[in-house]
Amino acid sequence: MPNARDRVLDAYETLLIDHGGAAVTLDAVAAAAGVSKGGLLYHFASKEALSTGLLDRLRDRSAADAEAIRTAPEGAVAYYVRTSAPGGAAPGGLTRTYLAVLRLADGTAAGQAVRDALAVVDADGYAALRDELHDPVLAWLAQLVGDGLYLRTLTGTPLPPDLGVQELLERMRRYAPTDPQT
Amino acid sequence: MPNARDRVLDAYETLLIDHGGAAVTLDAVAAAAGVSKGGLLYHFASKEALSTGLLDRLRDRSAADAEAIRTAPEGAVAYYVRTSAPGGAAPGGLTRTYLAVLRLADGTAAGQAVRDALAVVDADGYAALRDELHDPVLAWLAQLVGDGLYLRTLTGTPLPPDLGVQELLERMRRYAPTDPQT
DNA sequence: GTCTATAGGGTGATAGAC
DNA sequence: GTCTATCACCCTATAGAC
Repeated sequence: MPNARDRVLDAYETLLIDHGGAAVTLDAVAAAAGVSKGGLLYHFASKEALSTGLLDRLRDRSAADAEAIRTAPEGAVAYYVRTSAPGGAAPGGLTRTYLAVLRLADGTAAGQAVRDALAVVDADGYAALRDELHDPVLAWLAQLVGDGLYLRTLTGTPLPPDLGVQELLERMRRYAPTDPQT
Repeated sequence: MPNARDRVLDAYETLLIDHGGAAVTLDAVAAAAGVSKGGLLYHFASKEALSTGLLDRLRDRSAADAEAIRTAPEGAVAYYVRTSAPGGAAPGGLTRTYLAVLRLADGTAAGQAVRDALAVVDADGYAALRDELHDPVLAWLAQLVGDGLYLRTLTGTPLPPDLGVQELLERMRRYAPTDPQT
């Protein structure tokens, strides 16, 4: 069983994804994590500290995921697109934390820290894709396709029955043969 | 000056985008719309009625935007990608309403109506793009690139200084020459 | 049609026991 | 380290005046 702090962050993530930012109360997070409200506030002194803790986790996981993109046996693009698509989010992986943090983004001053953290994830992913593709525009296109699937994951829209990630990757490979080596 | 009902929906949209779903209270919406709380509740009997009203507006604007995609002089793909990118959201257009509605999406039963409405927008856009491109996978790729830019718009991440929508469209045209006419 | 006043319930955070 | 009890605040929605 993970320590209490990680259990709290896991519960916070799950509540953000399943019930939305508005429904996330300290009571609900504490109950889902299996601690009392007082116990929760021992680990995170305020609701803002809770979101700051999630942003720290996001940055850690983004760095780890950038490494995973670079070393994926299936190739960087295939890994990025697959993990962005609905159903591709692994527990403990970046995607799940990212989806949770997206629910915190707004135009307020507090939201600025959230948007900064999301920008770091964006830059990490782009850099990892460009390392394999050696082509800035192509790397950006690949990232945007993945991000488009991310938006679908966020809204819960399933993939069309006749079109899947495989068709997408095949076509992308056709347009851009692997690794044009500068 | 638009009627009170539309002013309320405009204010609701703006608050959702600028301050997030959590900060949207009936008081705040009423104040931003220039009516009293009682006046607001005359037009929308509850907070749920307010979100239902925004979903109706989303569906109306999605149908209008699908027509705009089909008749855009710059071409369907260029129009879709341009209006999805940060800064491309026109006041009174689909994109702004879409961004607002995204803030309402969650996994709850109430969120199901939101996700259904977003799925309709997705289907409308895809159909309009496919009408021009005559190629399901290519149409989907173009939509996903636009949706990736949408995600950037949502998170407030600006476009990279050295890469812009123009570069993106040029490359996409190179990969897929316009209108392969069945 | 639009407003004020108010009821009733839930929320973040603190104090202090164990 | 974790808990219970409690406070002050804010929110939605209703009732009813104008």
